[in-house]
Amino acid sequence: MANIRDIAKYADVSVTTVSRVLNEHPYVSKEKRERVRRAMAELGYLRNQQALTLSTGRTQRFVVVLPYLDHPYYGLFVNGLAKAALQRDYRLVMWQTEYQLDQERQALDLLKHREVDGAILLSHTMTFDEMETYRQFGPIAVATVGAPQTISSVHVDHYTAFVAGLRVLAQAGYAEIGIVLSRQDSPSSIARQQAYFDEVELARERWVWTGYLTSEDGIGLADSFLRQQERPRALFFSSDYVALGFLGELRRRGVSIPDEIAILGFDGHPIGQAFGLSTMHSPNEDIGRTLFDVTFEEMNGAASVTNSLTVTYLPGTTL
Amino acid sequence: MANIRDIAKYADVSVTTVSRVLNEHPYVSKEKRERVRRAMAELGYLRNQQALTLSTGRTQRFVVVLPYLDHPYYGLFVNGLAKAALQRDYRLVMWQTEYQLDQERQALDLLKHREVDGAILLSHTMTFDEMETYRQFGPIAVATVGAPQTISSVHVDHYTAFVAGLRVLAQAGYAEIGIVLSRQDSPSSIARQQAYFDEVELARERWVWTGYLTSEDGIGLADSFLRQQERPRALFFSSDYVALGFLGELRRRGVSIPDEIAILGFDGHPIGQAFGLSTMHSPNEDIGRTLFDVTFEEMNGAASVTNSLTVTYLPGTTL
DNA sequence: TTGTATGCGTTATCAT
DNA sequence: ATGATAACGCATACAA
Repeated sequence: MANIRDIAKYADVSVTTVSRVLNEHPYVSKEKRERVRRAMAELGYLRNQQALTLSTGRTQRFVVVLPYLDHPYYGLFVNGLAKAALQRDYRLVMWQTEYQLDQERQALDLLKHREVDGAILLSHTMTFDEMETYRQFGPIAVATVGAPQTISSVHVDHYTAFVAGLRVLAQAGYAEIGIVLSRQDSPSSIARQQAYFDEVELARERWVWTGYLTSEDGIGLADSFLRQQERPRALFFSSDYVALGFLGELRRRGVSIPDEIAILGFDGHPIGQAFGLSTMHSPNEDIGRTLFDVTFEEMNGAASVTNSLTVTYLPGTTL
Repeated sequence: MANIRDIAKYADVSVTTVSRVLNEHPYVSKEKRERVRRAMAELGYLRNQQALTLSTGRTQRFVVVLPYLDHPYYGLFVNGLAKAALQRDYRLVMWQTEYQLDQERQALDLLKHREVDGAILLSHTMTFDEMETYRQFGPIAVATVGAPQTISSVHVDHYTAFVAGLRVLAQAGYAEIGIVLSRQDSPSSIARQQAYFDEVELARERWVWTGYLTSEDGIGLADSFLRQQERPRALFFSSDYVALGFLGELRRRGVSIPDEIAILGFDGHPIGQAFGLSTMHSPNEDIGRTLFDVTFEEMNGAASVTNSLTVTYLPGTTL
């Protein structure tokens, strides 16, 4: 485990010279550079990243916070993040919160303790006020709407996006519309409900389903939905996966789609295509990539930014 | 950004004493302990993890290597890993290889440069011989079969697992069986083909489809499959997602399942349920958890181990 | 062009 | 019970 000092001794130069060769600085004679190179090769030198990190104060790492690592909803975000990180020679420390506030805090504590250079939150339970108390320890970026000045944000505005989806449904001739959302009180769910009641004339409280996160939840919804007396003619889901679970279960029971019930998803996840799911496509991979870039640049002194992206309709056969 | 020396000065003790308080060592008088505690509170002390890491030589991090972060196949593995890591206060650095050998090498270079304590490979292109050259830098664990003594392995033996699936098909009365695999030359694909030709009497070269990774690939298969003259009566997929894409597309085209073609998946991914997919369930979350534990313990001096888990049939309506 | 000395923040060793 | 000091492995200001 040769270190920089061993190399210096072996090559009969100073550690500074070795460091210069290592970092490709100018002002090193060709001959010494060669000697150092040879010494490194012969002693099997490997630079110790931790020492570098302590010395420079940079970790080359960001922490990425999300509820579940295996939830398909976050897949494309993470993919975009990973691609951008690779380009900059950065590492991603993934942190799964399971929607626990204290897990979010632990993740941001990495920032405090200089274990990472920045934090990217794809979802959060914490208030922005609390989040701002961490801001002094490094750049923070979120994929949600409503962030304050100091915190960067790259997101789809779920109010606008939901309005867009509801209009697609209206233009397709559906007036009685229900919506299926994830967590009840999340900011995005609140925005979506707001859009629903603002936009849909026949909107009804009992046509709002909340607490649907997974495809299993979608399967479960089928039952209670079919039992309901007065049903909407179309359902707008906030997630393709929930929509797919619902769609699969309904088809299995022989319910005709969209004749008996129309379905619109949200995400544009590839698997939806196989089943002809009509959906609103959200540019999640772009968001991931941009989130990384924004955080990276903020670390280098740039100001925080807010970046709002839009969704587009991806036709299928379920409307 | 107060450090341990500032605290020492403020509390009028030595840095050693501060360090002792920090690490809850004995032999510190109650009074000094109190003074140090107060100093830390008043100066807002935060321990610098990088310095600790350089000093102790432990990073508290493992790198997790996999082809795609957003591929649902790896979701449950990663979930198990994350849960185990949380318990031990470890971080996971995720590394996406996109099946590039040089990306695998970069990931293992983290081990060389002391950026992580160990490496967990959910998939790999590299030979075990090359992998062993990294072993001296830290524990390595893989989720694949065939690892040498020095490298830990927690896996499903895909030969045995495939035989099990083929027998399920046989017992359900299917004799003409085809298989749909992922990458052509991966060790698991080779094992699966071996199982197929060993176990199925009517096995045929042209009933082996390779290169199918995603649900889109499954959709794409439908077309070429239906065009084929002589078709098998059942298809065994090495991935639920490919199976689902195929299933969805066939149903969309009005093909009756399992009457015209029976389908058996592999994984037991929750979304499969919604569409009644019959599948072989693989204990991937357990594997993830165990992979972490094994790596962790090996780091603490334990020997490398090999752990083979089995799959079980999860009935659906597609057989 | 090169080298000396110091700092980064912690833990570990060895006295006392 | 407490403290002075070395060690971890690098980068860098400053001097020459």
